[in-house]
Amino acid sequence: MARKPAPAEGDRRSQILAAALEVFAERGLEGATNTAIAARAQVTHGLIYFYFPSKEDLFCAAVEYQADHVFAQLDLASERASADSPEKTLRRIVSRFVAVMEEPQNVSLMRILMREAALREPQAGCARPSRDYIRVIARDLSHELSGYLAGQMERGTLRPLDTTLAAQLMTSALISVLMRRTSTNPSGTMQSREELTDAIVDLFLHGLAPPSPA
Amino acid sequence: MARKPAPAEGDRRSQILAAALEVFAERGLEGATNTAIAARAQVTHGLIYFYFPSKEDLFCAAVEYQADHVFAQLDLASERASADSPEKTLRRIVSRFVAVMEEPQNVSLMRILMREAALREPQAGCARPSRDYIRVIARDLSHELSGYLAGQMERGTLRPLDTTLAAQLMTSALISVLMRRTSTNPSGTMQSREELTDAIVDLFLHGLAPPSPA
Amino acid sequence: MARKPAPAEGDRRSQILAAALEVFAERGLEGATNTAIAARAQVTHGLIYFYFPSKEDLFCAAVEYQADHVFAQLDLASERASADSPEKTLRRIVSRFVAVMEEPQNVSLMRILMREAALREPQAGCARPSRDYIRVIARDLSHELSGYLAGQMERGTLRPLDTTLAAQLMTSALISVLMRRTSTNPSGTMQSREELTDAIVDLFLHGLAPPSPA
Amino acid sequence: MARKPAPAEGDRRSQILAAALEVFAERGLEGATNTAIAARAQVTHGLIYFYFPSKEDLFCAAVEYQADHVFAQLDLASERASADSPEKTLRRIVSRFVAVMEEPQNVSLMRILMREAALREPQAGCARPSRDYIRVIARDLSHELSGYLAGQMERGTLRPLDTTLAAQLMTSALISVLMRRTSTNPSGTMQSREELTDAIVDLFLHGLAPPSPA
DNA sequence: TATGAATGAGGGTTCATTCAT
DNA sequence: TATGAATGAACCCTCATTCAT
Repeated sequence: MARKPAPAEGDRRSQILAAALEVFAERGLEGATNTAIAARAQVTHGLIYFYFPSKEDLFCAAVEYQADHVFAQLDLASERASADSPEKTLRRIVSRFVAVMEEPQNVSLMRILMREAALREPQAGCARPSRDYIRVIARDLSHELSGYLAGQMERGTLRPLDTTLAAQLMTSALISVLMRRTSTNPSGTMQSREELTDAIVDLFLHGLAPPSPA
Repeated sequence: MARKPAPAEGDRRSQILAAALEVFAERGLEGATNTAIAARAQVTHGLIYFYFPSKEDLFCAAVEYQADHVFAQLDLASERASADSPEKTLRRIVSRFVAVMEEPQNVSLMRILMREAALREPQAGCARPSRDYIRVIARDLSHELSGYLAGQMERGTLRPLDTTLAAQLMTSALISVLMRRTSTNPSGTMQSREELTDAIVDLFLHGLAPPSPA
Repeated sequence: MARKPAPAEGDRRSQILAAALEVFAERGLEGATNTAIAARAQVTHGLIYFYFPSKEDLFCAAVEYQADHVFAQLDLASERASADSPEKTLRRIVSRFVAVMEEPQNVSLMRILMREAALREPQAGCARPSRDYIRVIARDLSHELSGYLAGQMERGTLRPLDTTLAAQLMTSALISVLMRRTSTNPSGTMQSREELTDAIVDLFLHGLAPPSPA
Repeated sequence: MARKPAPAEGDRRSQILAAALEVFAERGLEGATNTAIAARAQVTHGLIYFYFPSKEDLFCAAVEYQADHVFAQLDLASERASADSPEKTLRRIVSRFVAVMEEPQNVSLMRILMREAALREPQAGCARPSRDYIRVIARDLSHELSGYLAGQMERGTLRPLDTTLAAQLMTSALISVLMRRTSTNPSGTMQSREELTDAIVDLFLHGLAPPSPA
């Protein structure tokens, strides 16, 4: 019957993935309907099942797809062996993170990850396949950071401390704050990326206390 | 068809509230079904509507109920005017927070708050009444903390910095880490409350960097 | 609907019956809830089952109760043997009917009867016990009238015609018009009982056509 | 789970409309269940919501659809300016009405209209959208008739009288009698259309009384 | 008598999923 | 590839009914 021959805006699969990411971020896995996603992608809902076996698969695919982008953009692995001072490296990491979170699609991804991470661990028997997958992704971020911190600590450029804990604290703090960056400042008075990066790095590096007068 | 009048295990309303908090934390507002909540509360699903006008009202009631507990236990307001050193006060706050997060119901509450906080800001017209309510609660935590930090900064006991940012970072970091405390360490090797408090306060106060050599 | 502030504890059964008649007239058998009826009767809904075995029994009881009143007020039987002229007798009957329909409870009854009469005959197997009962009552009115007409026809004081048909036409016309009497005239300009009676009797007796110029 | 695409017996939407009209006539808006309607239409209940947004919309759609048919068949408007004698015109109108009411679907429509007309006027705030709509349709019939009567009266071909009242009486009388025509005569002894029309027109035109002796 | 907590069948509605076209 | 009609399980919710008190 009627078929649109020219998918002018990139292939349909990608359109669906992008739309899914948005809608899942707005309404959650259960709250998002296939029809809403299809509408956002300017596609009929039946087509989703041509490209994805199920809604949950679409969810995972959308998350995975965007997560790959984010990881590539952050490129945390390359910083592990950085010879720069922790301050410089940390600045670079945080700055990149801030930049990443200025792209709406990445914010959508983070919203999804946060929401999934906040679910209680499933009791045996009521687990959803997608959930665990998501958790893994969410944790990868802090694992990478933890690895870097551990490396620096060994070299003595950082104080000795629980790197896992520190990485977790930093990761979730970063995500939470950046997730809300665009939405909370109604007028265009958003902090510049530089300022924000400086403030965060400063806090992470030196904490709240005034320099000890030693 | 009106069997158990009051099974002595606390009134039914409370049973339902407690069950709802659990199930909502496990599956989210949309994912949780009334039947699941009722089953957890050992009650028939019809009874929910005797005590609450709708699922969303139950959701709000459960959150509010537990939020009151948490705020009372944290008692952040009383610390605002504390004359103790920031280190002492912060230790007290964090320690209390850790204690609070050892009660499963409070963890459930935090999971719910985190999930709601991760939703995209509602577009005009498609807002759910419960959502905004939840957001308010979630933000109160960091507002309280922000107030305390500002007070200390004025007295010069803390370095000058963006207190709102700091409070947000600390709050979300605390919640995220503590939320996962029981679940990630499967064996009984959970850090003691003291140790964890110490580590967190140390990080918040002094950051990652080694003390600057004056 | 303001009942007398009289003995709020006039027997409960009657209170319930009166309330039921009102609510059934407003919302129909299915639309009316026991709770709404109980509220109108200022009674708890559980009490209904002390006086009536089921909702449907209450429905029947309410209809029967009020139908008895109406039949007594109309007293059609006594007119069957009336020696007065048809005009006089018919005037009396219609006038009484108009008077009857000025009492809200009787209007409620008529609404209920009309609604039930308008239902399609039940297919075998899906009959509701109450329905048939109601039909019988509804038909009694026109049966009585039909009897009177037949009597007059025999005496030659009325033209020979299908009395059953005439009685049906008159009854339903009367009910329909009177049922809407109070509600359709928004301002207080309701026709007086006399005028209305005259107009109706005139139409029933002489029809639309101008007097034949014989 | 997408079996029958189009079983050739008219499109599904029409099947549902027809079934809805029947079931609504049999049980009323509240009494009719979607499942019953779907079963009658030989369709699964979910499909109703593909074609209609809600049960109430289906109700309205079914009534409107059939009402259009009836109004077209009656074609009262064209009689308003008829130059024929009132007797002839009235005969035509009544005859057409009798014919209309020989089609079961039209009887169903009338049952529905009657039921709705018998509801108490809605209190402010608790009105159902469908109700008012139905009332309008129900009243249109007598409005049309009233218009015709007024026209004739001006020409002097009818006696001067309250045309609104007369139209109401005639309309409801006609509907009530015809509504019960098929059901009350179980055996095949139903009056012929001619006879019935004659009897009704005669009654409407000349009333019960014998011709006045000049 | 009277209350109201409790039950459970069943209602309207949504929506993931399928499949003929 | 693409559509959208069709299905059916499961959802939220209502409410007649029961019964301990």
